Amino acid sequence: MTNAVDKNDQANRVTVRDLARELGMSTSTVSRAFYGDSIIATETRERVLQKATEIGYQPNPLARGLITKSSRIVGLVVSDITNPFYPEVMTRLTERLQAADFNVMLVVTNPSRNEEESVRVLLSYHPDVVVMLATTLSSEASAACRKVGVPVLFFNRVGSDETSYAVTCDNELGGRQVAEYLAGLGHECFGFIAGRPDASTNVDRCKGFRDRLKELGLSAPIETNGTTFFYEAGYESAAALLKKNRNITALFCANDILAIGAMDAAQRELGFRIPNDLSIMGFDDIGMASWPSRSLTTIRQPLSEMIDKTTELALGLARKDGAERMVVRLPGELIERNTTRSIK
Amino acid sequence: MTNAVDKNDQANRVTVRDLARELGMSTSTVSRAFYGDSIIATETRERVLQKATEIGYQPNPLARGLITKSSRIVGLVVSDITNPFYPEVMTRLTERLQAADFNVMLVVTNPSRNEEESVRVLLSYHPDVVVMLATTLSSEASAACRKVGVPVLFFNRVGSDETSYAVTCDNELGGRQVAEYLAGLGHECFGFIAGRPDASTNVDRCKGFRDRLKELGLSAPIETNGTTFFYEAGYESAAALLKKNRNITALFCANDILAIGAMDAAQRELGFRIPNDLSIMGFDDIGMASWPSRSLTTIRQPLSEMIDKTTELALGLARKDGAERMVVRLPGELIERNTTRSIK
DNA sequence: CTGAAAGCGCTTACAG
DNA sequence: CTGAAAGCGCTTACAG
Repeated sequence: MTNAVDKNDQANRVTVRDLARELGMSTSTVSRAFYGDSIIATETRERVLQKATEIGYQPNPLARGLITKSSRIVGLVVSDITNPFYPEVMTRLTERLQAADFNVMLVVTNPSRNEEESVRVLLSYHPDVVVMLATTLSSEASAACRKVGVPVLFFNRVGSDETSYAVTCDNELGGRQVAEYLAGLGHECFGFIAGRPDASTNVDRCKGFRDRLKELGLSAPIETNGTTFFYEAGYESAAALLKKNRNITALFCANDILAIGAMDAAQRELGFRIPNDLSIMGFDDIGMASWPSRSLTTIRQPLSEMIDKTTELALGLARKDGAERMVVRLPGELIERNTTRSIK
Repeated sequence: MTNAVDKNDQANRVTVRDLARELGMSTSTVSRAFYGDSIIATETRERVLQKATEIGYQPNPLARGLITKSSRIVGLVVSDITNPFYPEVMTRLTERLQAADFNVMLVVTNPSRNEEESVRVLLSYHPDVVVMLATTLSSEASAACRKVGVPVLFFNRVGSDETSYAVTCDNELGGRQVAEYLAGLGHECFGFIAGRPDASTNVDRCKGFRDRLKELGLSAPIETNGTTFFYEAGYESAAALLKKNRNITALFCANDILAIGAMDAAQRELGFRIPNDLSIMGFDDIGMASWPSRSLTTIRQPLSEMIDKTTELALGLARKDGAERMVVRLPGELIERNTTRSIK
């Protein structure tokens, strides 16, 4: 007999009505107990909350969202997952958002598939805000969000449009830091291994590097064209570049994965010892960069601060705090390890 | 004037009512057009669907879910994200689910934090099914799901309870394959680097390895205790194990990341050349395993088949196809690379 | 401070 | 095959 009920648990979730009945109150009052700022007697609220946990009541956010127009969902749009930097960002950000009682709806886009389609279904859930973790995402996706009034927050990429928010490492400054450092070690002939050419991270890091070298009166880096941010791309680009330009003594790669690919290429394809025959630097400071077998000199992205800021901004946007469009650029830190050396 | 409307887009999303009015139909009819199996004139359906795309109408899944008790949300619970195997599973699975018009709600649990809390808020969205990607998750989380009638599907882990589903690589068989292969190469003294001792992947891989060695009349592997599946754990366990047991010639590690840590330890802490002084094997076949600098012999998990099966099962469970509890175990494949060699 | 009523955007018996 | 009505689980003016 009790079984009949148990079997149907799904259907029999406890609702406001149940809770109200138990307490002999109206559903209005019960509902109010769950909003910190609503007018209700303290004692009443306590009774409600207490009974709620007792019988396992939890407001249904779907029903709630229908009225309040706030789903407490944040959409997370992700693409380049082969870079270990992103899974880490994803999980840390998700944890923070969860702690603030938001839930993350994950969308994986794929250049080969229809991005807009994915975003369209995300939007049907009316997320309060969407954060884009995808360096390479077309701006149509963010246009679609804006069209239905959902604010967009870019992580590690500056949106091209005028109405979105971004938090990013100061990539251009990072490029400059690299130039400064390598020049300080006495290098004079530089290479740059590019990632995706249309990614703002790639463009900005390269620009800072190039600009600072110029300011220092050094010759411009020899640059590869760049295709992706994958290990394989780093390996192949570096092999080709180094074979053609034997005089390069310092290689800056658009990110750590590329740099690790480049390390392997330099060692295996050209027989270089690192850092004796070649200095290599990356960008990100992913976990692997500090493994003893890599020990990669790199620019560390200020991940914690970036996550903090993103969480803060996302929550603000969800609350519709009408902040102005803003771009937060946080400086990175040069981490010196064992893939670079002075040649003075 | 039009501006006033534009500014409020969020509030003015187009609803069934709008669409019905445009078409001069009832909302009932309009609604029916969106369900393939409902009784409606073909021509009517076409008119509705066409007009819908025209004015940009999309049924609100939140409102829909309130009635149908089906949110088209699948919860994805994730914990060990330092293993590159998981991000890949996550994204591929998410893509497949999206293609089937489901959306993924991501929950990141953390042993140090309250798992149940995270799952509780996930459940408040009434997911149709939750898949657990977390090898290490306590079974309380899945109990919480079952309590509210939400089916649970384990990926790469066999749930301990009687009412859940699982798809996993045949880990025990994998362990046996490793034993068979290493024995065939003439090895006689083995080590095993354990991961999280309570993870079923760890336990099963070790058991298969141990059992098969015994069957072959070889001595039992010398095992480490195991703590986590992190690189650092592999490095330290291997360093300690190899220093104490100089006669070990073949090392099986519970997964690839551990194996890569072990490789680094063997080379740096003991000056071993691999595979000359030591054969090393992992499990998973993550991307990094095929990098030239690693070229790790390993057991490849049948990822595509696992994802296929998981998608299929998840969709079935969401549809409440009353399948029996089932555990799908797919065999892995031994990938021979350059970290193992014959010592005959 | 509390309750009765209306309504969020949808779907689904129930009539016709 | 289509429409009017009720209702999913909640919140929020509006009275009191």
